[in-house]
Amino acid sequence: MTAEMTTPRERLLDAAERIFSAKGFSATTLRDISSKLSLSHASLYYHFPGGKEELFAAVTERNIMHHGVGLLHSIEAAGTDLRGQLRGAAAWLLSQSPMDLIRMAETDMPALPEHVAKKLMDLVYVQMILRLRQVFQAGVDTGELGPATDAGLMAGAFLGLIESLHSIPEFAVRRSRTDMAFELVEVLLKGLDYSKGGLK
Amino acid sequence: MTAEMTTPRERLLDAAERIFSAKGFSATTLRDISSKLSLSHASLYYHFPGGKEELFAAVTERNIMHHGVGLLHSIEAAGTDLRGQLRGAAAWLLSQSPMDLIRMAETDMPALPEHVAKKLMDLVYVQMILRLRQVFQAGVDTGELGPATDAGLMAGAFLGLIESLHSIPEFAVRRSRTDMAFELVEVLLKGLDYSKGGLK
DNA sequence: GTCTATATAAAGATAGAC
DNA sequence: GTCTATCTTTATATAGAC
Repeated sequence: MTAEMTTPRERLLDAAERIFSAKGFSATTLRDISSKLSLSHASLYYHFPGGKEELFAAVTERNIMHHGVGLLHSIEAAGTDLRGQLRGAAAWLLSQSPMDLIRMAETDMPALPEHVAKKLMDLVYVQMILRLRQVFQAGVDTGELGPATDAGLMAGAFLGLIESLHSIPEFAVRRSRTDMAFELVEVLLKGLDYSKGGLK
Repeated sequence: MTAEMTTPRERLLDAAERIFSAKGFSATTLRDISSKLSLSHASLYYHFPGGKEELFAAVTERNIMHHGVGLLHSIEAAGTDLRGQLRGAAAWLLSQSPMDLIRMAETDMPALPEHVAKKLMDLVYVQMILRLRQVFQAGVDTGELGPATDAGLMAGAFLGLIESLHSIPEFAVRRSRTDMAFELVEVLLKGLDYSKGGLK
């Protein structure tokens, strides 16, 4: 059996993902992508007859799935320990290139046909938000977290926190991002309040 | 004395800000903006001879200053109470249209000349990051927050949290965003850990 | 599968009339 | 100040050769 490392399609998706991630949908041109592969831009239409939109949708769907699967594995690898699960999830997200979910939702999606945008945002919800929500909800169920905890809110907040770490400019990074993420996990769990009760 | 409410330049900036905020720099066209004012796109060059770049830079600078000044006022209005300051800052940021700082930094800025991008990002740092950092640092200095608190990290994290609230789709908003922001302020201060010490 | 060539559309920008 | 007209560039997309 021939065991190929990567298909041409995947190499194309890899290159496209890097550029779409960096510049977003509308600022990226097909020539940006094809030139990285030493191809003419017209050749991209052989692989993705639907052009830029189809390519972006394929890239984004694969990226979301990749993040979701990795999130699931990193959470499962931590067993049932809440802190470990959150640390694992944070470390995984930071090990990947930034998704910029806000730009994706607010800026890129409106440029796509509505049913495509809906499908992709639903995928983000299932693969990322729901999985993190389950982590927080499990914490509530076991009594580790307060019963009033809004697990859905915390899932979104967690993603927002990690994304903000991703966007810290390289020159301003004194500690590793993972280090900072772990500190933020501690803040979420224990709070900043040093005296634990000093604030009413 | 003639006391005009708004200058033509400001009306132009208002319209441009709405569209740039929604679609980002590269997806916005001058015709998008001029049509909202029932102008021809060529007329914009009378007010901003530098074209799209100059207009975007002016819009963004004004927007950052507006956010910074409002942030300062909302913090000062809360007196010396840390919780009140954070709540005030959060409520102010949520009362304004989203800035999408990550997209601004990662996607819009690279499309501008470097010195313009640097000036704008420096302005974000001074007007927004530093002001929030001072709030957290004051909490450390008074002993309200733990001495190991990284005030700079928390400033960025706070902005990330509020921005993530801004991007919750309207149909998914059950409680008000301000309500959720106040809950996140409580989490930052006190943590999610219900038993306060149950997690090692 | 990839190329060259080309069609088509859209956007930034300028010139000059009013 | 705003217009119409036009220039130039750039991008998506298609056609057809190899």
